[in-house]
Formats: sequence, C-alpha cells, structure tokens
Amino acid sequence: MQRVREKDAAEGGLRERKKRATRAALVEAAVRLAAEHGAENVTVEAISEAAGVSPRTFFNYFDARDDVFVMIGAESSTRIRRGVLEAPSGLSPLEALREAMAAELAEVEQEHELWSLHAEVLRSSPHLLVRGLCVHMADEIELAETLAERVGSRPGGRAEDSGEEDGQRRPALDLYPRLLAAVGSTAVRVAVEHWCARQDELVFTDVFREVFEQLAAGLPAPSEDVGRR
Amino acid sequence: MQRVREKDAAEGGLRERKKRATRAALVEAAVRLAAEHGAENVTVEAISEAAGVSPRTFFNYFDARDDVFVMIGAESSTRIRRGVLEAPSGLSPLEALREAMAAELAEVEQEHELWSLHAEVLRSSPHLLVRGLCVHMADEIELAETLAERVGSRPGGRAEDSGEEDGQRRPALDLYPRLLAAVGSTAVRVAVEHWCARQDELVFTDVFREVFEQLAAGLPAPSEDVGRR
DNA sequence: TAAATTTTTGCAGACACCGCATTTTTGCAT
DNA sequence: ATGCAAAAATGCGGTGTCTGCAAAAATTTA
Repeated sequence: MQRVREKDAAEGGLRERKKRATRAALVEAAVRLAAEHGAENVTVEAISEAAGVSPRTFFNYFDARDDVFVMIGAESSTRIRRGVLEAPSGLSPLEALREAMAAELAEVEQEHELWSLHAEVLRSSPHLLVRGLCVHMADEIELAETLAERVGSRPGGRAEDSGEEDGQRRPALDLYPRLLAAVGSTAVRVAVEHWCARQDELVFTDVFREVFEQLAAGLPAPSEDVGRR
Repeated sequence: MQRVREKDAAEGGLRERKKRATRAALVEAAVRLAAEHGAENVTVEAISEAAGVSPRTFFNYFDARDDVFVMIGAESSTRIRRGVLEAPSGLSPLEALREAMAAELAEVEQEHELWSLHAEVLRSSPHLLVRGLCVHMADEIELAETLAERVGSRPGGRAEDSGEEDGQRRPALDLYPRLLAAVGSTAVRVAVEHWCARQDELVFTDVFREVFEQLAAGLPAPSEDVGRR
C-alpha cells in the first residue's frame, strides 16, 4: 500500500524513468529543431514526431509550447537551495548565496554542449529568453524561504530539520530574504548576459566574481580610471 | 510631399488621438472584464466588442492577447530614464536611480484607481504578472544605457556622439550600468511585491527606502537589533 | 494471470493569431 | 469642399495552440 512513496525523487520505478526519457526526448528534439529552423517555425507536431510521441502527449508534459525551450535548468534551483543551507556557517548570507550559485554554475558547465545550443536558440528569439527568466523567477520565492531559514537558524546546532517539506506554509517572508534572493538571481543573470555578449574577451568566473563584489560593496560609483574623456 | 511632421509624438493629429483612444478603450475594457470574470475567461472577441471594434483590429494594437493586460506603465520607463539624467549631480548612481524611481512611483500613485484594479487582475492570475515583469525587463537595457550615460562610461571609442542614431549598434554596455539597472529594478519589484503582500501593515515608502538602504549597505546579514530605526 | 493505476493517444472543438483583400476614415493639397 | 493618397478597420480563411473526454496501451500490484 504505502510502500512506494518516492518514485518521483530518484529513478526507482521503470515508469518514472520512461517519463524522464520522454521529457528529455521532447526537450532535445525541440532544441535541435529550433536551432535549425528557428524556434518560431517549430510546431508541436514536429517536436512530438521527432520525439516519437503523439502531439497530445506533448501537452501532458508541458503547459505551453514555449516551455519546452525553457525547462532546461529545472533542477538547478533545488541544488542551489541545498548549497545555501550547506555553506560554511562563517559566511554571510550573500556569500553563502554566491558560493551556492558558483557551485551550480560549475555543475552546469559539465553539460556545456546542450547549454550552448540552447543559448543559441534563445539568442535568436528573445521572446523565449524572457520566458526562461520568468520561469527562473518562480524559483525566487523558494530561494527566499531557504535564505530565511539560513538566516533564522544561526550556527551552533545543525539546522537540519527533517520535516522541512512544509510546502503549504507561506508565512509572508521577511523583506531581507526576498530581496537577497531576487537581487542575487538578478546579478547572476546580468553576469551571464554580459558574458554571453562578449564571450571571447571575458572569463565568466571573473564576471561572476565582479558582480558579487559590486553587490557586497553597495554598488558604488565606478572608479574614475576608465572615465577618460 | 513628404513633410513628415511628428504627429506621433504628442496629440497633434486627430488620427493619433483616435488611436490612443481605441487603445485605451481596449485596455480598459480588458481590465474591467478581467476583474469581473477572471482574466482567463476573457476572449479577444469580448474585449473587442466591449471596446467597439472588430476582433481583428485588436491584433492591430497588441501582438498578443495577454499584452492588453500588461501595457499599463508603458511610459514609466521613459520618465524614469529622464529622472536619472536630471537628478542632482551630487548623487551617486544608485541614489539617482532611487530618486528617479521614487518620483515615478509617486506619479503612478495618482492613477491609483486604475492601478488598483489592474493589480487585482494580476494577483488572480500570476501568469500575467510574470508577463508584466517581462515587459518591464525589456526596459532594463535602455535604463542601463541611460545610467551609463550618467556615469560617463561609454566604451567603444568616440564618446562624442552619445546619440542614438546608430539604430542597430548597441555597443555592449559596461557591466556596472547593466548591473545597477537590473538590480535597481529588481529591488523595486521586491518592494512592491512585499508591500502588496501585507498592504495593511506597511507603508510603501518605508519599504521602498528600506530596500535601497539594504542595497547601499551591500546586503549585510540582518542584525539582531531590529527596532533600530 | 487478473485487477488497478497510470500513461498515451485520437478526436472534436474553442480560441489565438496572421496574411490578404476590401472598405472606411483621415490628412492634405488643390 | 472636394478629390486623392495614406492609414486604419474590417471580414475572411487558414494554421497552430491548447483542452476535455473517453478509449486503448502500458505498468504496477495483488
């Protein structure tokens, strides 16, 4: 009866594995087709056919056609939140967030191949880029909750509460965690965009470090050494 | 022959005035219908009928149906940018941005009636809220350019022009203005959201001041003495 | 193997959206 | 005012998105 509870989590059942495979197939087919013909000219029918499922099934996996181009880093959010909680307790909230995000970005670097193709698709149709960032924003509230947890439970004892799956309880977060989550996410976005714009000249790690330094310094006016003329 | 005045700019031609009227009628009809029946259940046909135009005409004004629920603060962006340039030169970039945004928010407060109704619609269907923020984001690049102008960091040689006649050429802005524009916008968004969540208890001005103080201070960990202010 | 559960699929239909041709409105010069 | 050109509104037809429903297929459980 109650023996199977976490099929969704790992790859317990064969059923879940197939679902993951189908979803991945749809995403890959979509990205590949979009890279070739342009995202606007790729129909649900074409994606479904390339993935080997019916068009109707597509909508069992994605609420909207555009979502398939955007649902890439779906698990990043979870990993970042875990990273925030596991960061050394000596770090400030901003530093903890920075470290968690840096780790996740390094992780993403592994799948550089797929992300590169994906980025190309988004670049050709900014409409989708915007949509992707919106999805990212949905994670912001959860990140804020995690940050609140870290800030609230000070070091000394392990803040590892077993039942943190409260899920329902949304007690109007404090301003600070919300702000930190939103601003941190935004900073990373800017870093990525800036790096994408001039990939050749810049090392992403530098840009990443730079934006967080700026944040920590309170966004002061840039030094004068550049402002000649 | 081709003496093309700028009828588009102000209220010169009667033609433009009618266009504005039609657009406003569509927006108002849409918001009103959405407030009553829920945004999801309002078709283009219904909006068009309420506004007294044909359904086809609707798409002459808006690229997508959802846009009609979102195109409210279309001119805020321009006013904010002007505010940034006109701010006292003694202010830091962050302060200039803060002042410009505070002024615009005060301006918006005038049309409190419409915005309140509009906010209610967005609250009932977060899908649209997301879309609205996306529109907001499009302004971010322009805001970054304005900030760059104020700071005086124009890369790419001839700093003399500063004109927008390049049209296509967007010379890869510096990191700092981009970051400031994005983070500033994000901070305001968080402030608005936070205030909306607990409208009864909070004064918006306080929240607004608070987020910018946090930014200027580098987002330090919140101290234990909360009642300091 | 049979039953229960979940997923897939086809189908019908509402609606969003776009291109095109036609009609109406507006701006301007005569 | 009046005719002409530009621009907008409209109607129509078609493609594509997305949903609900019920049957069929696959998978798990008993």
